[in-house]
Amino acid sequence: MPRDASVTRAERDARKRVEALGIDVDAYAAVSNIFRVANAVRNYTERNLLSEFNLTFSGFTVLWVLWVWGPKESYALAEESGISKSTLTGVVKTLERLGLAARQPHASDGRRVLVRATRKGMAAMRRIFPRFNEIEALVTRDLSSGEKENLARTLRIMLHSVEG
Amino acid sequence: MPRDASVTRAERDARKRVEALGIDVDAYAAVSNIFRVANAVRNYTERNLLSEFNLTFSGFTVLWVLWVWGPKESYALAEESGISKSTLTGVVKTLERLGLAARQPHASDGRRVLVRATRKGMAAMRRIFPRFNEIEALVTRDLSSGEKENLARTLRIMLHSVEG
DNA sequence: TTGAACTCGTTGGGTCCCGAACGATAGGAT
DNA sequence: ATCCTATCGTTCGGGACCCAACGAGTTCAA
Repeated sequence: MPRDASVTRAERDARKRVEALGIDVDAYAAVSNIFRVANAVRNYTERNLLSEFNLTFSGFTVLWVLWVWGPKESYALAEESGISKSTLTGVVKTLERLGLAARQPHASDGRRVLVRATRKGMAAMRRIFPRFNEIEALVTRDLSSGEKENLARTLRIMLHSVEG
Repeated sequence: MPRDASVTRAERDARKRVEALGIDVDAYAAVSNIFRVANAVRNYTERNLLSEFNLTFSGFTVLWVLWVWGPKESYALAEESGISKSTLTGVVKTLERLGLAARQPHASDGRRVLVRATRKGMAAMRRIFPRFNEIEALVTRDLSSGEKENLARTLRIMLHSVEG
């Protein structure tokens, strides 16, 4: 299967429209394609994998963090999952309803809450993650190993620029 | 300013946790960083630009499509904006309330609706887009021109793999 | 020409998402 | 002991988001 990296029709039209404005077209092309790919992969994963477990992508992300890092306090869990703490409250509520996560009060500080994955949650992640990685492999199947590494490296540089 | 492409702590921890499972780590690193960057740029843009116009990122995206392509039918507009048609109904409703977009019935087919940007919507985009492009330039400021082109090309290949 | 099959956009139900405001707790200062 | 302030997690209000189901409109064959 030949690799297709042709510029999409949408990109061509957009360029024509904005070229008159003195726009940085390279930056536009790079960033807009990041959004496109992120959306596509998210939707694909929700439809073809997470729906089997009644999980949304956010629920999956939070549970994944708990699986990798072990029990975490709410603020840190939200931070690591890339969502606000108010959103986290709802997501954890959903995970609790599914029996995949549980809340426990902090030993000494009455304000804090520790969130952990349940045994069932851990078992679910052990089944889900390899299949999620299959999707990651699928969407990068036409990239060489060097291209994948380059991509990750480039994105880390961008992350540093926007979060700094 | 030196470029920082170091692997984050989160990535290191995640690798340790999943390496035993025979995972494709390159694919994981590439895809997970796409999500990270997309989230970061989206949030940054909403906070530092779109909030001035009472626009969400979705509203901005839809209005942008209308600005570039001209009036479009709902289904095509949703497709191009990367959201479902039911979501589009709500987003367009919000844009109408802001006076930035308008609906008009199709000339011959009573089922269809044509959505267009209003004069005010067009004017808003002329002000917003250059500033959005500044953000795109900001987040790619530490990449060379060749790296930006490579990034876009690589992402187009991925898009083809996941959408094919 | 009437009715079945299809195609649009919308609605309904549930979750996610954020910022702002809130209540409870903690911890230091007086 | 009692403030004062800071820090937690939650709630609230409004919007975004999806899927499934719906209703209005179109098309075409019997």
